[in-house]
Formats: sequence, C-alpha cells, structure tokens
Amino acid sequence: MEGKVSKKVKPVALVDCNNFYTSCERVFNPKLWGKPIVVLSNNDGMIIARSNEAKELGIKMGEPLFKAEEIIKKHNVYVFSSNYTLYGDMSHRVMTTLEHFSPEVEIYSIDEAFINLEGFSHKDLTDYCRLIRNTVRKWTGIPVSIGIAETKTLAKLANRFAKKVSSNKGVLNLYGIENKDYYLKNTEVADIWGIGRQYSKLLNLQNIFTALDLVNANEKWIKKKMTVMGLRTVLELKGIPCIEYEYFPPAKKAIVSSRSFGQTVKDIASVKEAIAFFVTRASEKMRAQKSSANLLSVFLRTNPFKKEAQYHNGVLIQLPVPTDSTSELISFAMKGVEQIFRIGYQYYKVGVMLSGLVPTKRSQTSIFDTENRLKMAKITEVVDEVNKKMGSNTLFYAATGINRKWRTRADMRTPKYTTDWEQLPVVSAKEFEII
DNA sequence: TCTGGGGTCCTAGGACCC
DNA sequence: TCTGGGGTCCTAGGACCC
Repeated sequence: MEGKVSKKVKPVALVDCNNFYTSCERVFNPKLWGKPIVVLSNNDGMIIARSNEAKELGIKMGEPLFKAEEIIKKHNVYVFSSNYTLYGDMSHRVMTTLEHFSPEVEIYSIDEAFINLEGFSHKDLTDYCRLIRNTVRKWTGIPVSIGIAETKTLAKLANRFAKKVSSNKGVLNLYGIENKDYYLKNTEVADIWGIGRQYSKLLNLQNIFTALDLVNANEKWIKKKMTVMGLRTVLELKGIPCIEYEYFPPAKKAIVSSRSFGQTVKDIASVKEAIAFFVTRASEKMRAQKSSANLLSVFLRTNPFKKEAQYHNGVLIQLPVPTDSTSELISFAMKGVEQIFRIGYQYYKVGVMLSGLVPTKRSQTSIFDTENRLKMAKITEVVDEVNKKMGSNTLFYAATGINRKWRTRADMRTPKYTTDWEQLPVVSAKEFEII
C-alpha cells in the first residue's frame, strides 16, 4: 500500500450540527440567541450540551449540574431538560434537507451525516457545501459545519476546523490538498475520531501527541496496541478510505432500555413496575425492526456515587422460543427480578436488554411451545397501533404501574413544539425574524 | 441534596470437538 | 510420570462512538 493519496479517492463531507440540542431549543425561542444555554441529561443529572457562550463560561461537558450551579446562577445560564422528541424531529428535518443535495446521505447520529460527494467533483465543493449549510439554516433554523476530505476520519478532522476557525465560515475543504500537515499538527490525538481517553493516554506515553505524530507512528505497534480499529484510523488519516458508507442502518443486534430513577426505590413492587415499563419500551423498538429475542437480561443497581451499601446484579434469561411479545417478555422479566432482587437496598437504576435478536418471520417455534402465540401477536399489534395513533403509552400493561414513583425527573422541559398540536409555539411577528 | 442512555466492534480465553 | 494439534463457538471485558 502506498502512502500517497490516489487520484481515484472520492470526496466525502461530514455535516455536523453545531451544539445541536441547544440549537434546537433556540429555534423556537429566538430570544436565546447569543445567550449561554445548557441541556441536561435524563433526570436532569448532568450537562450534555452547551452553547458556545456556555462553553466560554467554562462549563464542562458531562459535568454534574450541581457542580456548575454557581456559574449558572452568576451568568444567567438558561437550563433545559432534554427533549428528545423535539431533537429527533429537528434531526429528521435537517437530514431531509441534506437529501436534496446528494442521493447518498449516511445518517451517522442524531446530529451528524456523511455525504458522498462523488459526482459533484465538477463543482467547487466549498461553494456547494456552503450552499448546503445556508439552506439547512434557512429551512430548519439549525446552524451546521461541514468538513470535506478523502476519508471519513479526515472529514471529521476538517469539520473541527470548519467549526472552530471563524474565518472558515463553517466549511473547510481539505479534499485534494496534498499536504495536510498543518491540520494534522494542530489536532491532538484525543480529538481524532476513533481515539478516546485510554488510547490518548497510551499514545502520549509514546510521545505521540498530535494527528501528525500518529500518522508517522509505527503501524505494527499501532495494530498490536490498538487493534485493527486503531490501524484503520491511522490509514484514514493518511487519506486511505477504510470505512464504508452505511446508507441503510442494519437491524440492531441488541436493544437496551434502562433509566436511573428520579428518586431511589426500595420495594420490589416499584422495581417490577419499572422493569415492566422498560420491557414494554424495548419490545416496541424490537418490533419496529421486526426482530424477536432469544435472550432477555434484567439488571438493577444502587447509586455508585453514594457512600451506602452497594448492590449490582443481573440475570440473563434464555427464552424458550424467540419472541416479540410484550406480555410474554414481561412475565419472564418478573421472574428475573424475583431472582436478583434483595431487600434493604436503595435501587437507583434498573434496565433490560433484549439480545440474540433474529428476524421475526424466520424465528423457530418449538414443539414444546404451548403459548397461544397468534392471539398474543394480535393483542400486541393492536396495542402498538393505538399507541402510534393516540400517543405512546395510551394503552399500557398494568404491570408497568400507575404511580410510577421511579419516574425520571425533567423539571425544565420545553414543549414538544413540532410534534404535538397542543404545544405548537405561538409567535409574535417580532420574534419570527430569523437571524 | 444533586452524576445519561444506547449502541458498535475486537480480542483473549475457555469449552468443546475431532 | 506424563500431558497434541487444530478448529469453532461463545462470552466477558475493554475500547470506542454519539
């Protein structure tokens, strides 16, 4: 393999929404432009998104809310509980807009997409991406940055500079630039896509601090210490594409539903309710991708941040036949809870995982199988249908309870502006001028 | 007082088989 | 006292991503 970039390598763009969650909050509340904003994790526990103004105040990513309380009060930082219904819908709008510009868009995460720009090489890619950026802003209100290069990893790297260096105006095109040393030298290894905390530490010990150092490192050593994944990252930094596009997301291999509680619970009844609720959610997701589970695991634990008696446990249940039935899964899960529940602990988080997923139509039915599967499937279908039309949780299994004292906290949630007729924003003419 | 949730891939090592 | 070689499958743990 040559170290040189071949002429045939195609351009790829990475589009990344700037501070996505905070931008979503701003779209429907223009007064927030220019103000420091943070968005909280589930349960209002920690800070998972910050506007630039909040970053400048020194508020850190992943910081527990209470640690930032002082800065927040002093500088009037706006604080929001996360509102995934809103963010999911805004994400969809952004992605739909991108699809106007290329038939090949890979939705990589809620706020990022790769665009295959093969076939657009006759255009000025920088201009084209600037047009994309302006259109997304106009149609959705969301600001994005775009990096262009020969590989996904380099496009990610370019994107950082597009965002960080204001003279780039949100777009940086490194495609076809033979010598990228300046950009590699000014990127710390921890900021490379695919290099996390542990690998950064390891690399720093070897005097490898920047992307340029990494490109010049010994490939054999990289492979030995960081597996083929690490080697792949290095090759991508050299301009050799190793990561394919995934235009159609493959079915998930496991589906998890879990949550920490708004307040800890001690009784098995509450734990059971919560588990039944999570089974319901997970199996809904599973049916949406037309899978059935062979395995169900149930886990529970106390709060590891507290200095109190700790208990973590889980159980893996092999199901007699693959199933996608909520009621059947709940009944197995309840037995699981009885097995691992111990009295005397403050339970803080519980959850379930469905795994060993197989396509539903091909799942085998065992000759020992006595359940009336057809009837159960019918019930499940009706429940899904009603909940889809009337709102999730309109119909629910009694096992999930009514009081739900374990319910997640979200004291600062904005309305579902875009997905609920009752919560459409009311705008005055003045507020409607979008910047 | 107060710390998220949901995924992926790779590897080493054990179990098991011939 | 002595203790093969090679293959497959599975799982746990560790790394990463957003």
